[in-house]
Amino acid sequence: MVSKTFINLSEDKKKAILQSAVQEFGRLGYQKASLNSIVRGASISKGSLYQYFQNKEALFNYIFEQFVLLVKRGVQEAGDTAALDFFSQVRQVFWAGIRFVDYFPEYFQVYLKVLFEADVPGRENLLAKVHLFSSEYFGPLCRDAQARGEIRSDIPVETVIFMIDALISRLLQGYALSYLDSGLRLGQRDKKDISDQVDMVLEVLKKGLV
Amino acid sequence: MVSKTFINLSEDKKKAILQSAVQEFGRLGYQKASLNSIVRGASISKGSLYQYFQNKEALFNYIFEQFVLLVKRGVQEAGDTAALDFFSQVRQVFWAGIRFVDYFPEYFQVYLKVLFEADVPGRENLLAKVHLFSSEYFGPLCRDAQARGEIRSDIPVETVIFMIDALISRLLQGYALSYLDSGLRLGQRDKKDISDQVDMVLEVLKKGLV
DNA sequence: CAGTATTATGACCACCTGGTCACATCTGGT
DNA sequence: ACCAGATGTGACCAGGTGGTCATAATACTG
Repeated sequence: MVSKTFINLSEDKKKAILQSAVQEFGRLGYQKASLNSIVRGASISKGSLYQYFQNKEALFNYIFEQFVLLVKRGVQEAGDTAALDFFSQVRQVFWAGIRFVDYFPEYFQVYLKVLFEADVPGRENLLAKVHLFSSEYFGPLCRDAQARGEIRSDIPVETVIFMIDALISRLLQGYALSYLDSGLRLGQRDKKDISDQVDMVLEVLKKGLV
Repeated sequence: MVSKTFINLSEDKKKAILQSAVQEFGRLGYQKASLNSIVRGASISKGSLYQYFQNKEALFNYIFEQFVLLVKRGVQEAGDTAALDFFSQVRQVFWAGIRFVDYFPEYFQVYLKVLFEADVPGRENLLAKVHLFSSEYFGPLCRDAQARGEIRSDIPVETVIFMIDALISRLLQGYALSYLDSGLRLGQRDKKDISDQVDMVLEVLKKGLV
């Protein structure tokens, strides 16, 4: 998938290539992204790129893997959550998401493009990696919370996860893309305001779920 | 924007052109959609297409206008809502959305593509037309509901609309695209099951907002 | 029917793509 | 210094794009 030659490259060179590729895929999505642009941005020859990755798809898959790893790391670095109640854990994941959008905006754009773009090879599998992680993460939390009586048990876990997913996704999308924030102006506010806004959303959700 | 020649065309011919264009834009998005494909699908010459529309952008704008009109009509045809409580009105809009996805799946795909595609000319304005309609529709409903004490007033209208928007959008997307339904399997269930699921989501939201 | 207006055609253009491959350059070991 | 392996290059290829325009065909009116 990724060649030995790429592994052997200097870290600077690897970084330059990945950065150029993430920018292009993040801006234009898979199909429209141009390898000619990527090699120009990375200051390498096109033949070299084909030595590092078998083809466009292989490069894209590598980028997406990096994305998934970064997401997982971001959530893990959010800290030990065992002592928190369910909604605080949800909140912490949201903030991990905001940090991700701040540090890796282009990787986030790659992900958004994959959501609805036709003809991304293996798209559903790619997204399943993110969404599986999401449900593997929230599933047990949700079940534990129901077992502890923290949230009601008459709403199925899948529905709870769906709602959390929908709200957090939209909050992150609204933070990254102002036209998706339904007037909340998330991307233009300081972190305190965002925090208040998220607390409000979670409070409504909590009140509905207790 | 759209020529007299196009207006003068037979309804069958107009329909064939629009259908071919919606399919192509809905599948590939603006940038990747090919006019060569569209004219092939519509059995017209490429020169003719340029007589009907100034360029690709003009054709796309016309398609998107049709989309917005169809959305508005769908919501209006949902029926007189004045006698319903707020959450029943929300529910009715959701079902208008489901009917839209059923009757016009490709127009819905066009919209989804525009959400995150770079370099769609006037993208934010296009989306603003949909989202403005949404907030113009829900805004007064929400304010009325707050005035009637049906929902709490300490949560700003924008936040309520945001949550409704996030949940309904995700439900519709999950209905249209199974990988987005967080395990609810909306697209594979009968309307009764979907109705139950939506009622559950709305009940949680209602409980959180009363 | 002739003239005019309207509609339709498709070859062509400059530009772009992902992928190929003959050739070139660099590095490390003997 | 020589050789093998590793790395790098960019012109080329077939295929595709949006847009143009000289020409052709059709429809309408007097």
